[in-house]
Amino acid sequence: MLKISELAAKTGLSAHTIRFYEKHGLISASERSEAGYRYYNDADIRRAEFVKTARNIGFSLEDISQLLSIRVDKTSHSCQEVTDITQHKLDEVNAKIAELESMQHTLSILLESCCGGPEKATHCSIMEALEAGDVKKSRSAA
Amino acid sequence: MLKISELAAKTGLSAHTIRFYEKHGLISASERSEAGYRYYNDADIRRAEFVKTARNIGFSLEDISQLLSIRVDKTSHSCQEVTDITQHKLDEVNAKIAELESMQHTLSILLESCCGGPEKATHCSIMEALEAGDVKKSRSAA
DNA sequence: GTTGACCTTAGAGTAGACTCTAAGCTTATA
DNA sequence: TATAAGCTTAGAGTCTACTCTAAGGTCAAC
Repeated sequence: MLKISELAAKTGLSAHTIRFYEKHGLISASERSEAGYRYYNDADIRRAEFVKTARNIGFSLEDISQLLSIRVDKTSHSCQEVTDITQHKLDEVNAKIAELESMQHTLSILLESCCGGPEKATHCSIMEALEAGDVKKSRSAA
Repeated sequence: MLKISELAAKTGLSAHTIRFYEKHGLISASERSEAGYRYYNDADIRRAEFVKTARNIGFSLEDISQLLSIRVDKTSHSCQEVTDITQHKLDEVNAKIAELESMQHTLSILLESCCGGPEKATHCSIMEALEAGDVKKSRSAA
């Protein structure tokens, strides 16, 4: 049985974050001492590590919440439910990458166009491009 | 001279956003009617479009603020200052892309490993991988 | 002269994931 | 026994970039 700071040390999550996750239903301590201290057993620890792993991959707390409900009763859920969550996340990631690559492209072109030297910015080609507005739109509404 | 909704129509920013930008010092109306209505002249409009362009590229409002101070007095600033901001943004974008590509990679591997079918999730390989924690860390602290 | 569209302000709300604070117990160590 | 480290809670603050609301003034058209 670990205390919160020990679980923190073990998982690399902060004690604050563990309490935050508890408030949001992701993690809980199956026991409390008389003084109210949280005590985590092996199952709790595995759950916390599951959360940590999923978070590190990039899943949102909402996604993790869904994955956890599958986890506690795997026989009531299908592989498809799991792949749906994963695919959805991958779609999001791909969309974000595309957006960032567009920014990357624009920024690279701007950088190539400018001398970058100690010259006064009076005729800076980056500034000129921004003035002219002749740059692609990289950002989506998100 | 345009009223705020006209500037909104012209730039594609909402009137709300224009007021928000004003509050943060990015845009202002050089004139006000007696009733307090904002009126934008050509210089104001060009500034608003500059902001819009920079935002679309992906610059933060803080970045844009710096670019604007260079813009109003180009002789006091060098090309290097402009490329520094741009390069810094590009570095950020590249870092974010790397992080997302790592997530993309992990998610793709997870998806490949799972049948994704109507089978019960009891032996779902995605769940197993999350349990085992044997996935790369994709997320940085940011 | 009234309707309706448009403008004003300060300030609150949204999203996501923490992060910290204050005030006060509890526990371990010297 | 005193001190420090660690725990508890509710709740506020952080960050970015908006987005919206309420309550009210203004303006053009019919």
